[in-house]
Amino acid sequence: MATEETQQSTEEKIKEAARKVFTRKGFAATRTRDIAEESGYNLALINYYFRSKEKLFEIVMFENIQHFVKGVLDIVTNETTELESKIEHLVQHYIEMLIANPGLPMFVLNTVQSDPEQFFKNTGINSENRPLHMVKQIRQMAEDGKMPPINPVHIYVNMMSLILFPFLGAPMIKHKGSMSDEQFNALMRERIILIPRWIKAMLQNG
Amino acid sequence: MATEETQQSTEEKIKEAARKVFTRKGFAATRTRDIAEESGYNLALINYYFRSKEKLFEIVMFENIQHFVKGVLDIVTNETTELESKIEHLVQHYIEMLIANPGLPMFVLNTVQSDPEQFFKNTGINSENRPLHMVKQIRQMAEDGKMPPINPVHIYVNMMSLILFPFLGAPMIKHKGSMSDEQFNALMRERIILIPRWIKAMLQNG
DNA sequence: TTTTGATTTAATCAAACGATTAAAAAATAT
DNA sequence: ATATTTTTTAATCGTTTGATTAAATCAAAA
Repeated sequence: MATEETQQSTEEKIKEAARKVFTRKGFAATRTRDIAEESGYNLALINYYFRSKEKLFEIVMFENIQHFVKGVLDIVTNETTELESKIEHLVQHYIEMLIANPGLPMFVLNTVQSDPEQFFKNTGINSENRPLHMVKQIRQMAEDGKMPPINPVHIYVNMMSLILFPFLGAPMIKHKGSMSDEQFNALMRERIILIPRWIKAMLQNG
Repeated sequence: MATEETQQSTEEKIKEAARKVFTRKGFAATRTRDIAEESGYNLALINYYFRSKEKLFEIVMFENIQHFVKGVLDIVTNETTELESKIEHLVQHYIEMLIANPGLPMFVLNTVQSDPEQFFKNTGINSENRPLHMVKQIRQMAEDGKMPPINPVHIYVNMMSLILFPFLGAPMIKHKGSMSDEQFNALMRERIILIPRWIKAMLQNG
């Protein structure tokens, strides 16, 4: 049986091409022929490895989601670290990952929007039942009166907003500020230090 | 000539149906037959009024963008109001508008991503040449040392992040918090008062 | 009533697209 | 060298989909 490695390699190449095109254009606008072209292989081979466009998409989607939440859980569930440290790690991890995969947030949002039930089913987001220590910590702060009397959900939402939105609005931000990709990435890296400060300011002064 | 009002009315109904479906499923995943069904009219009539799917989409897109930036410019360019007041007005205006049109941000982002040049061309975003007084005001604060020495762009990005992202992530937020639409909207309304506070905290303590 | 325009019905076209197939060719292993 | 597996080529099928057409129906105006 020829080339176990080569088999995996081309399969992986096709998946990688599919990931690129799906992420850029979405499921409906992506033609299997686009994936073939992007991968360098031809149309027939794509159905040789994956049975259909849907199957291929599901695989790519699943891996994208895994990638999107991977690492985050390790940080958020850690029972030993301080809240402040968790926030710093989370921001750093997320922003570095997003600079490497700028299209990921848009892909995830579009996927969950186009079919929410399927999304929450296919992705083991709920099956991960490790207790979210970070949630406890923020709730504790609220109970101790160490933060403004607001719904703690706002804090998570704000963290996600400040981290994720710039990558969703990247085309507009770049255009308005006439930024190159490098300048944009530099701006995002600045936020690794700034966002934790902002969150802290919210918790104290908000 | 029969029913000038009815003519405009059905044309408007079709556009409204198109807006709904395009906003929910995006351009590629939307079939003209879907629009027909949603509008209550039939397929032939859609091409009777609008020549093609593309034309209809361009009209809807243009109106959506107009709606998205309408009102904002009036606030941002106002030469008489204080910065603090501008922020409060902007947040209030945006959140109320987004509660009424929750799908708008996703539509805009997808549109600009799928064809950035076309987007910035078709939408008169640049042609609006009224000086952005708000930008001046923030730049002034930075020059006067009244805010932390950071790139003022972060401030706009943060405002937009805190306002827009929750509507982009609405399906996830609702799902994670098991919220109804009403509960979600209530949470968003809380942010009308909170976001200006948070921004102020950033400007002082960040 | 007649006329005119709006809307429906039904059928059809052409192109795009996902999918499949068989056979040839290329690459790799034995 | 032979066998086996991978990849290409090329053709084709069936369906979906955007678009168009002609004729029928309906509503309202003149």
